[in-house]
Amino acid sequence: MPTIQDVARRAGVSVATVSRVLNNPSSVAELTREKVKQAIRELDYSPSSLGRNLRNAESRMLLVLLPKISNQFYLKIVEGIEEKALEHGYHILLCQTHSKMERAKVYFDLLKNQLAAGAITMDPTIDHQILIDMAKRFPFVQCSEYIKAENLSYVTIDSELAAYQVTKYLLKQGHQRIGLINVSEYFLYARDRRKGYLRALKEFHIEPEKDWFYSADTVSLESGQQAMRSLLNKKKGLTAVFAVSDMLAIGALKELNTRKIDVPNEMAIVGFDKIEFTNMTYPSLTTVAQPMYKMGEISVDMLIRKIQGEEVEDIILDHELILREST
Amino acid sequence: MPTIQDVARRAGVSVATVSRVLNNPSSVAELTREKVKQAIRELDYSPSSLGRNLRNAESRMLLVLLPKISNQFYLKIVEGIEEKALEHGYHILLCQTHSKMERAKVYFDLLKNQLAAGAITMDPTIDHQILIDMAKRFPFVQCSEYIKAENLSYVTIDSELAAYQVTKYLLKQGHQRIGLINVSEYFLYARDRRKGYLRALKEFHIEPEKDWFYSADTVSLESGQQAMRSLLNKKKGLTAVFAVSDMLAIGALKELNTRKIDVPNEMAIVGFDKIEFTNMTYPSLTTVAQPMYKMGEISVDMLIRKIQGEEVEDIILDHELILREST
DNA sequence: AAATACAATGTAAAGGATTACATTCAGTTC
DNA sequence: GAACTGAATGTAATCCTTTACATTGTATTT
Repeated sequence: MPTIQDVARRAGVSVATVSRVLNNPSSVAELTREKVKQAIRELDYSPSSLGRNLRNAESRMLLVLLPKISNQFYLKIVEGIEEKALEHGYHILLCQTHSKMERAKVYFDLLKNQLAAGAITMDPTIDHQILIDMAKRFPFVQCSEYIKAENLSYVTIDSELAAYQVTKYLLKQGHQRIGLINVSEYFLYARDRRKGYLRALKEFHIEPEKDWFYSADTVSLESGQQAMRSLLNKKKGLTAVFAVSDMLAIGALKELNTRKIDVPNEMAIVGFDKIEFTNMTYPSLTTVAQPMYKMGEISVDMLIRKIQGEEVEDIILDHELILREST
Repeated sequence: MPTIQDVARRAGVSVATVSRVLNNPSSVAELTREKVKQAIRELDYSPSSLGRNLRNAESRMLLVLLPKISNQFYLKIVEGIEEKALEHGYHILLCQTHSKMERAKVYFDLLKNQLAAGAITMDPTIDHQILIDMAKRFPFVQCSEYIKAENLSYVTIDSELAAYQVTKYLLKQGHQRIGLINVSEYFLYARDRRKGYLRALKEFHIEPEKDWFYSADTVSLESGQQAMRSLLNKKKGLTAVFAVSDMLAIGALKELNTRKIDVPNEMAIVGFDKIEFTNMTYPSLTTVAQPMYKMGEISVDMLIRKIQGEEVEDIILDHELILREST
C-alpha cells in the first residue's frame, strides 16, 4: 500500500503539500496540485484512515445497538440510519445484543477504544445505570425505546396515545372484550401502550379482566402464536386483540388462521409498527405506522450533532393508524 | 481519555512495560504487573484501538456487503456472520449497496483505507470486473451468490440441484403446468435454478411454455405479487408455481389469497430460502431451506483464514426441501 | 532600493500503541 | 571476586497522517 510519503516522493514535494492537496486544495498552487494529483492517481493512493483517525482523534463509525436484527421493526430504522450516516460520511457498526448485557459491554468497549464516535441504541434491555454512565462519557441517542436521563436524548413516538387510539377504534367498532398481547413492562413502551389501552377502555366504562392480558417474553412470531393460543384457551370470548408489536400480531394471526377462526369477523386483530409483512398477511393487518425510516434518519442527525458538541432536543414523531382487513 | 503514558506515569514504569502487561503479561514481574493493573483500573484505561491498529497495521472490521437488508434472506446470514465474527474478535460493518455500484465503491474504499480487513459479499449485482480486481488486493469471500475467479472464494448451495428437486417434487404430485417466478439471469443462482427446473421438466417430458415464466426485476414482496398477477392474467392453467425466493413466493401467495384462489388445491406454490415468515403465511409455505446461519458462520471462518494468509477451499452446503401446506 | 507582505512550500512534532534493541542488576560459575 | 548469564525493564523508532511554525521567494509599497 502506498503511503503519503510515496506520493510526496513521486510528486517531488513534501508530505505536507500532499496532505494539503487532500484536505485543503485551495492552499496549494494549481501546478503543484496537479503534480500531486497525478502521483496519487499513478500510485492509486488512498489515505490510511488509521493514520488519519489517530491524528485527528476521531472515528467515523457509529454504533447501532439492537436486540436482534430478526425483528423486522428494526430493519427500516437501520436502513434510515445507514442512509443518513453515509450522507454524513459515517459508517455503522451493527451490534446485536441478544438482550445480553455482556454482549452490550463488548460493544461499549468500541466507544472506550475510540473506534466508534457515538451510539444509537434501540435496545430496551440494556441496564439503565450502565447506559446512564456511558451517556455521560459518550454521545448517545435512544431510538424508539428510551429512558429519561441527562445526556440521553431520544427520538420516539407517543406510544400511549397510539395505543389509546387503536383501542378506541376497536371499541367504536363495537368490540367489548379486547385482549392485549404485551411484552415485559420493564420496557417503557410496554407500560405506555398498556396505559393507552386502559385509558380507552375506561372511557367506555369497560373493566378489563385478568384473562385478557398476555405478556410475551420475547418479541417474536412464535411468541405471538403462543400468546394467541393462550388467550384462546382461556375462552373468555374476546372479539379483538391488540398486540403491541407486529411480530406478535402476525404470530397471533397465524394461530387464528390455523384454527380457522375468521378474521376479522370472529376475531379482530391489530398490530403495531407497520413492518413490511403486515401487508402480506391474510388478511392484511391493521396496525400503527411508526415512521421508522425517519426515526433512523433523525437519530443519526441528532447523534452527529451531539458528536460535534451541539445541544439537541428530544423528538416525538407522529404515528398513524393504518386500517386494513384484520379489523 | 487516559493514554498508555498516563498509566505508565501512575504506575511508575515505562510505556513498554504497560504495553507488555497488556499483550504479554508473563514477560513482566508479578509485582510490577500488579502495579500496572492497579493503575489501569484506577484510570479506567482502555487501549486506543486507533493507536493499536495503526501500529499493527491491522483492523478488526469486516465488510458485509448486501443489496438490501429488507430481504429477510440476508438476515439469518448476517446473524451468523456477526456471531462468528465476534467470536474471533472482529466487528462487522453493514453495507447496503441498494444494488448501486457507486455505493459499493464507497464501501470498497474502506478496504483501501485499511479500515476493514476483508469483505463478505452477498451482493450479486456488483460489477464482476471490479470484484475480481478488488479480490486481488483484499481478502474476499462470496456468500450464496458467486462468480468463479482467482481469490474469490465462495460458500453456497447447489441451486441447480435444489431447483431440480423442488420441480420434480411438484411433478410427482401430479402438476403438469408449473410456472417459474425468477429474477434477472444476470445472477448465477437465477440461471442455476432455471436449469434445475428445466431439467426436471425434461425428465417428465414436459415442454414449458413461454407464458410460464416471469422475471422479477427486484426481489421483494411486491414483485412477487406482481409476478403472480401477471402469470394469472395470462390464464394458462398453471397449477403450481416455483418462486426462486421466499420473498417472491410470499408476495405471490398474497395475490392468490386476495383472489380467493385456494392454495394448494387450485394452485400450489413453492419458495426458496426458508426465511422466518414462511412459517407464518397462510397456508405455510413449502420451500427450500438454505443453511443461512451456517453460511454466515462459514463465510467468516473462511475470510479470517484468508486474512491470516491461509488458503481456503470453496464450500457447497446442503439444502433441504421443507414440505408444508402450500403444496 | 530597502522594507514589507504574502503566497507557497517545507520541517518536524504530535497522536497512542508496539517492539527491537539497549541497559541494568541479581544470581551463578569457576 | 571477576566474568558471565538471563530476567526485567527502559529507550526510542515506527506506523501514517495532519498541522503549527519556519522558511523561501516574489510582489508591492514607499
